Amino acid sequence: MHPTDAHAPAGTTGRAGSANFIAEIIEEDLRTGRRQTVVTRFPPEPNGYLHIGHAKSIVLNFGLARTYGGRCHLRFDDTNPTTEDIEYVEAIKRDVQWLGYRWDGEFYASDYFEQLYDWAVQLIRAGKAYVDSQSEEEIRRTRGTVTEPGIPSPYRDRSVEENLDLFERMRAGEFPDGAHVLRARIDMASPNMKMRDPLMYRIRHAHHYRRGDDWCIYPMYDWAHGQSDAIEGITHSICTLEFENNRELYDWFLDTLGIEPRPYQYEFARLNLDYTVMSKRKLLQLVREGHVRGWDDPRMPTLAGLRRRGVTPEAIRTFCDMIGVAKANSRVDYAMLEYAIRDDLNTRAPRVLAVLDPLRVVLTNLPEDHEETLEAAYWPHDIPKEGTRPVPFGRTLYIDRADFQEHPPKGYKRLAPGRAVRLRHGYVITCDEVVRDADGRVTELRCSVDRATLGSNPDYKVWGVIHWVDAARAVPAEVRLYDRLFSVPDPDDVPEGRTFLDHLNPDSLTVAAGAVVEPSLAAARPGDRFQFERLGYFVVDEDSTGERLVFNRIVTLRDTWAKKREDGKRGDAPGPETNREASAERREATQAAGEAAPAGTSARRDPMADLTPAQRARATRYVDALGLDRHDAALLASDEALARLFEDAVEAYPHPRPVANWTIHELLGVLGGDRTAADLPFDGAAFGALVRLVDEGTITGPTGKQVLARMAEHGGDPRAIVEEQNLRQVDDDALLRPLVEAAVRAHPDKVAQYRDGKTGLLGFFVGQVMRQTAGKANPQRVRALVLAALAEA
RNA sequence: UGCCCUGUAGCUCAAUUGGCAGAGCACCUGACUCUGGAUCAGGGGGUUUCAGGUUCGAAUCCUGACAGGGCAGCCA
Repeated sequence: MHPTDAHAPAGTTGRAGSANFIAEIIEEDLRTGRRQTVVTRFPPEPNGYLHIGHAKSIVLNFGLARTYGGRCHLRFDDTNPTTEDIEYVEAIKRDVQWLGYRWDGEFYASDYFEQLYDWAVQLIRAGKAYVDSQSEEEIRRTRGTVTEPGIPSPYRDRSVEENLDLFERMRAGEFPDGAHVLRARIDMASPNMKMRDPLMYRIRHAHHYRRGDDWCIYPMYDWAHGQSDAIEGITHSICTLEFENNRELYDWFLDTLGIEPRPYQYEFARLNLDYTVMSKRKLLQLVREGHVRGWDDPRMPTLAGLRRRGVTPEAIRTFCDMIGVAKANSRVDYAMLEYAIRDDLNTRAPRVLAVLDPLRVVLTNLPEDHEETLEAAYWPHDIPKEGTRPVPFGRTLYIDRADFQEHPPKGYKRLAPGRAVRLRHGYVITCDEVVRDADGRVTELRCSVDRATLGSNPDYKVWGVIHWVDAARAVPAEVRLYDRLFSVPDPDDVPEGRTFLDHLNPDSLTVAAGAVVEPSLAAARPGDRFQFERLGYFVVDEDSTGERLVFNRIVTLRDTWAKKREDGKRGDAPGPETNREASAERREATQAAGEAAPAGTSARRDPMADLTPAQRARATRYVDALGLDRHDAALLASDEALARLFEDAVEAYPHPRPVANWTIHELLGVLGGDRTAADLPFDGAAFGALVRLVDEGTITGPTGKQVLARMAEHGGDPRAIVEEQNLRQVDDDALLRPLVEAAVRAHPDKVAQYRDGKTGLLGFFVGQVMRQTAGKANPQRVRALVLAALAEA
């Protein structure tokens, strides 16, 4: 899938574990046979250009398919004729290819309109969808709010025949836009707004860029997407976090249609990058309002922009692998992207000399007509590549103005009056005289060159190395220097009444119009990348003409000197100390907030406050008669099925405290939210028996959990399971001691660390033995034995 | 305010599913250097949001609080 194999599969890490939670799910699906293959898809809507956030999704989807030997489709989610265009389809295809991926099939949601229509009819016949004739306004109003349920439409109970007839006529074009919609018939009171009878079709008498005027009803995203996935045999449908609430609807459509096998949706956090915006709407606005030169402006986070900026697809892929895939909203440090870019370019961009802001240097001890050709290596010593080019050297040179300071600050390692520096690939020169114009501006430096310093150092101090270009044969060039488009890390974070545009960085583009480059660059072609030594990486822009070379700065070199100066200027630099203070402060602040609450209402509120009278009576009985803690009592009493199971368990094993503990801390854990105690394939008596086994020491706690997990799965009697599988606790020291000693012997390094005070290692050794006995060893005994063994060894 | 999701180093993520809290980036120091680059060696940085609980043992399980994000388009 990748042209180069240097790129590791999506998020491959050094460790044995999976790269990310989605890869983990896929591996599990493959391992259990739930799935035999992996089919993913990248589903852009052709209404804008792809940006680096999409790159994350592309790398993920294509990478997963590649890693697990599956396929990845490119599917255009083109269900909205009013915003989509063929221009975008082509741009998207170009960008995906440029990134280095080839799709296993090109698909369009608009090709599925017939099938989608048939399925909609199926839902209508099943009474699961209806034509609503309310106005847009009415529909919005009756949807309710996040805190109030919606109101059913008066058209909700139309007959199947009427719905069928209306829907058919909607398709036939009998109605104007907005006259009717088709809605799924689900639940207007659902706490999930997405489930309140969502729209499936709207009427739009609009020309579709692919289907022309074939249709005047168009499917909504939720209706089209999952079914498109199903049609293509997608196994894992990966999207971003804002679709989490849509998953319930995704599932509902597929399940009520009865499509099998069906795809499943998983969500990950979209990429946010410091100092830029990532929404298509905002990028479009930047282009339309002329804040940038176009979709491919090198300051744009679009793939087209990054490409024109000179960033390589390899760097973007590396970056995407670096940032990982998770579910926490986050924003990535710009330095991470820069690192990926430099890391890639370091080994592929030849080094050349260029001067952005020329300052003339005359070498006074050379004859007027001096001409010489130096041989300069394209690559530094640590890059295993060969190649040199001739570099002319004469009496007059240009150096960068920034490389000379009349009053050099401490630590400055470049040219200054009386100081000597080396010209990269050339001689050492010493500054003898500074020439200025009437305004006092430095116009020229008069220096002397030491002809004995070509391959060797003189016996006087050389302060540094600077880049230069021979004036006589310099090639003029325009160099565009790009900086972050916005001046703050999160441009979307704006105060009332302002917009992200207020954060535009006015200096995001500066042009060095009078730059000069060495003559070897005269033949450079658009797309060629170079490192201008000491300045950064640059690419020849397509604006270059035969007369005039134009370069874009891709990224600067890492510059520790500039960084130091920057910090110095800020005075008290925010070192690690202040960072620590800041986080400590934040911690205290939240803590204070947390502590302030109980004084008011919530935290110190009586745990029984929310219970019904009947529940409260039960909870009180648990406290009074069984001696339970109020919190525990309230928790048990609040759930009918749980309370019944608990009481039955206490009947079987009349020790309320441990039974309550196991009910709350272990049973609730295996139930995990959607199941209730009533769904369990075992009763309270069996559960009580299990608690007895643990409490009386027949089996260990960890074993108890294993048995519980098994019971939750298949039911059964705990005593029988224990006997069948021989799970009794092992607390015979004679059996345990050899295991403990073996564990200690096997890890002499850990023993040493333990001695040095790393006491957490005690758990490591206990864990070793516990694992070896599959959890059957008595942990207290093991612990004691480990302690003894460690003391001896 | 209802529902859903998420809180681990400055940033992005790991942690063999209850047993050593780690990596990359960033930062600092040193070495090397004809790029203030690269490379190499080392270093600092953590109350795993907080408070309780269960457990021999909790980042991981339970309860509660707090913080951030998402959902009320005939957009996707």
